[in-house]
Formats: sequence, C-alpha cells, structure tokens
Amino acid sequence: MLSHKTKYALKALLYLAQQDENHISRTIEIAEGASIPKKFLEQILLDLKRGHFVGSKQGKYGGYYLLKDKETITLADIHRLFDGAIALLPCASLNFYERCSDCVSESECLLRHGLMTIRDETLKAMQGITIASLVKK
Amino acid sequence: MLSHKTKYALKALLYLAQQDENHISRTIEIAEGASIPKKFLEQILLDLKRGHFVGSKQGKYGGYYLLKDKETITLADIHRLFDGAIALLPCASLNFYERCSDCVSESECLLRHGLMTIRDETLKAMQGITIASLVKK
DNA sequence: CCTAAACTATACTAAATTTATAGAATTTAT
DNA sequence: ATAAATTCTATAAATTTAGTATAGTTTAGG
Repeated sequence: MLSHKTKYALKALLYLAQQDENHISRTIEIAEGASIPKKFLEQILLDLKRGHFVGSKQGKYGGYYLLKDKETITLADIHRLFDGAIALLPCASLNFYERCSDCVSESECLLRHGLMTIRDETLKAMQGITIASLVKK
Repeated sequence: MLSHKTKYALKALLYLAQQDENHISRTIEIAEGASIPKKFLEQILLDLKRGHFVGSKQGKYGGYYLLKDKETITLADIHRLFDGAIALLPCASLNFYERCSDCVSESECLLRHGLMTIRDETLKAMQGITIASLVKK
C-alpha cells in the first residue's frame, strides 16, 4: 500500500500537471485544490524538489511547478522516493538492497527468486503509469 | 514491502511443504528450521490455521501440517491474510475496499484508475507464485 | 529599505502499527 | 498422572506514520 505521503505527492504532481505551462502554484493552492494538509504538503513538495521532480520559486509570487516532463515521471519513481523499495523484501530490491536479518543463505533462499519475479513485473507495470497517463485518463 | 509476519508465514509454509506427506511439524521445529522467533511463529501458525492453510494436531506429538495443496496456496493469499490489500490504495482494492478519507469524488479521481491497473497486474503476478512453485525453484 | 508573501529547514509530538514476549489454559498420548 | 504440545489473551518495546510548530530565508514591489 502507498503511504499517505506518496498518495499526496502523486495528487500534488497531478495538480501541477494540470496547470497551464509556466504557471506557478502556491502551496496553499495545491493543498486546497488537491485536499492535502498544507503543512504536510510543504514537506512533500520539498522532497519532490530534492528529487528534481518539481522546481520552485521563492519569495513573493513564488510557488512550485513541474520540472520534469510529465511523461517521464512514473509511479515507480514516486514510490521509490517516498515509500522506498518496489520489491516485497529488501533482499529482492534493485535500489534498496539489504540482506534479511533472518537470512541463513541468500543463494539457497526459496523466497527470493519468486520475489524478484514479482518485482520485475510490478516494476514494469509501475513504470508504465506516468503523471501524463493518469491525467489523460 | 512484506511485513516480517508475512515473510515468516511464507517461510513456515515452505518448511511444511518440504516435509514428507503426513509428517507433523512441531512449532519449535519450524522455528529452528526456518529461523523464526518461536513465540511469534505460534501466532502466525494460528492465523494460518484460521485461514485454513494449515491444520494442527493438539497435545503430545501434535504440531502443524499443510492443509491446502501447495499448488493452490499463492503469494496473493498469504499477503492478503497478513498484510491485507494488494492494491496500492484501499479505494482500488477488491477485497479491502475503503473510500479514501481525503477523496472528493471517487469517479473523478485521476489516481484510482491507474492504481486499479497496477492492482490487476500485481495480483496476476502474485497469483502465479505458489508455495509449490517456490519450492521447485 | 521595508514589508508581505512565499518557500525552507528542523524539531517535535501523538497515534498507530509492528514485532515481538509472557504466562496461563487446554488438549492429547502414553 | 504427566509431559509435551497447541491455544488464547494480554502486554510491552520499538518503529513508523502523519501531522504540527516554530523560526528562518528569499523575493517582489512600494
């Protein structure tokens, strides 16, 4: 399941993707437009900025705008930024690999292979969902 | 990501699936064989029993055994029993449907459709992984 | 240069969930 | 009767999540 943070991030990106080119959206505008607690959204937008998905303009008349092309921002990207690994266990993850604490022998683990198969299929599906594809729907 | 509970449940089922037909495994035996904290495993086995995946025999020489055919126990089943919904949001779930608290209009939600697509693909993949397929690997 | 309006940064808190552990009760074979 | 096992309920510790608070910085415009 997605955390609220990830869901809010996606909703915020969808909001930004629906604005006119060159439009800058204030946090409060996004918060009200997408039903997201404003203070929480501030954090999320900063994270999205650090991830180079959005850009910002500071000071009066400042705000946020989409930095990356909406065709290139995928569900997988946002999931990884906020919720981390796509794989079902860290030992089956590409970007967040970690050995299981209870693992005796990774090479002999019966679970791992199956979970890597799932990871590949889920990842492919999640990379197929972009902000643009969601807006078009 | 899977919770430890779900991971342990899968490891316990894999352990049982590898025993001889008619063999009954004590909790301590499964715990040591699959590196699972014994007391935690007790709870998990009870849950698996309530889900009709395993059967038990009480008293001396008692223990647990696979109740369902290992070909029919899927990753999706165990995920649902312990971690709940497969979908990324409750509003996109088949078995754990719930409206989002921040949802203004479900029919106009841009996220939901994409998440239902992901759910269908993930579910299909997870239903393709069975205890038997994991053991065979 | 002052002020209002906005983003930025860090710390904190409350609630929920997860990961167990403890202990007593019950069941069964011998 | 006893030992060995499951069953049940409660509790505790740790972690994560969701959200709030507060102070600081930046910028446009008068």
